[in-house]
Amino acid sequence: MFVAEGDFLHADLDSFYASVAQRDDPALRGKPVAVGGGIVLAASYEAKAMGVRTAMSGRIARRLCPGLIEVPATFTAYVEASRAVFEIFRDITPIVEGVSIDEAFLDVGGLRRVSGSPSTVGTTLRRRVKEEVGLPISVGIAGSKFLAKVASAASKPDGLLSVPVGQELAFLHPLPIEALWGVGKVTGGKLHERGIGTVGALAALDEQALIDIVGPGSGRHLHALAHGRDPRRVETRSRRRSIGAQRAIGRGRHTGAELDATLVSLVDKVTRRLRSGERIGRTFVLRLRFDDMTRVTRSRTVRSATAGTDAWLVAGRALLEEAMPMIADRGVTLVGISITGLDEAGDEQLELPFDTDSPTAQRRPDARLDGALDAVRDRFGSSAVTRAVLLGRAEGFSTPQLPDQP
DNA sequence: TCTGGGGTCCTAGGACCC
DNA sequence: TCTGGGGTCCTAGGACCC
Repeated sequence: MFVAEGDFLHADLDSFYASVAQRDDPALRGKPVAVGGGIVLAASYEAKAMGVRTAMSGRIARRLCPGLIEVPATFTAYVEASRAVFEIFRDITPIVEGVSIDEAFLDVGGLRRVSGSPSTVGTTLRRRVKEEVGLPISVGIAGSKFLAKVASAASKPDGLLSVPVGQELAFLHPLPIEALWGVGKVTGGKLHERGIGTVGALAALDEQALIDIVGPGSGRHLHALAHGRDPRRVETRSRRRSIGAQRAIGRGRHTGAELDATLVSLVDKVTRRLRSGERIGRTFVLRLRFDDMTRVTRSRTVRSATAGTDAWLVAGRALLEEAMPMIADRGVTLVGISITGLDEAGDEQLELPFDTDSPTAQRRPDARLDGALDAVRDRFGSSAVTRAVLLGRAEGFSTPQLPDQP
C-alpha cells in the first residue's frame, strides 16, 4: 500500500554528548552516564531511565541514580563528531538547515527519483551515521518542519517515524501542549490553569480566545501549529545574529575588581570570536544575575560597528559602572555579555586584532597570547593553534581562554 | 537545595523624524 | 492653543530552545 510522505526530515542525535562518551570508551556502554560537572549537560538513556535529566544538578542526579558515572565534557570530540554527521547530511542533500550542534532539518522532497522515498532516505541516513560516525540518531519525517521535529522526538531513542500526509492531526492532537514549539513553563502554566492540557484541546479554541490567554504573538503561532500549519521552508544558512559568553561566579560578595576582571575576560573571548568569524557588531549587552535568580540587562549601541576588544571593553565598563548601585546590595552570581547587530567585517575592521599596549593587555598579559593565536588560526588553521597552545605551555604561558584543548 | 552556557524571537515604551 | 499618524531606532525585559 502506498503511503504519501512529507518532504521534511528532522535528524537529531540521541543524547549526543553522552553517546560520544560511550562511543569513545567501551567501558561506559550500557551504563548510566552523565556528562558534565556541577550540572548535567547530557545523560545516557540508561541514566535517563533512572530519572536523570539535562540541566539537573549533579547532586540530585547522583541521588536518583547511585551508579551514575560522571564524565567531563570533551568539546573538541563533539565538534568533530558534529562536523562528520553534517557532512553526511550534505552528502544526502544540499538543503540542510543546522539547528544546533546535534540536529538539523533536511528537505528530501526532491530526492524521490534519485534516492527513494523520504523514509528510505531517512533509513540510509541513520545507517550511515551509525556506520561512519558510530552514533545513534533519530529521524522524523512529515509535511512540515514542526511535525518532523515532533516525530523525531517521538521516535527516540534510535528510531525513525514518518507521519503520513493526512494523518497529521491524528498524530498531533493527543500530545501534551508542551510538544508545541513555544510552550514552556509560563505559557504551559497559563494553559493548564484553564484546563488545556493537550494539543487537541488547544486546537479546539478559536484564535482570539487563545490570543486573550497568551498574547497576540504566541496566540497566532500556537493556533497555527495546533492545526498543523507551519509554512516555514528549510533555510540553508542564516548567519548568527549575536555572539556572547557568560560566566557563573558563585555566591557571596564579589569586589568591583573581580567583576571587572570577569568582564575583561568575557570581552576578550567574545571579540576574539567576532574577529575569527570576520564579524563586527553594534550593540553590547551586559547581563547580570543575582543570588535570588533575578536578572537585569543593560545595553549600549555604538555609532559604527566594531570587533575591537578595547572599544567594547569601554562600553562594557560603562554599563557595569551604571549597574553598580544595583549590585551594591545584592550578590551577583553570573556575568554575561553579548554583542548583537552583527555584520560582515571589512578588512579594515579586522586589522590589528590586538593592541599589546592596550589596557586589556596590561591587565592580563595572557591576552597577548590570545591575539597571537588568532593570527595563527587565520593563517594556518585551528590544528596549528592546538600546537601553538602546547608550545605556549612549554614556554610557561597559561591559556585560560581556549576551550579546545586536547 | 539549586539552577551552565550558548542562542533566538517577541513586546513595549520612549525618542526622534517626516 | 492644539496636536494626527506612521516609521525606525534604542533600550529593557521576558519566554523559550538546545
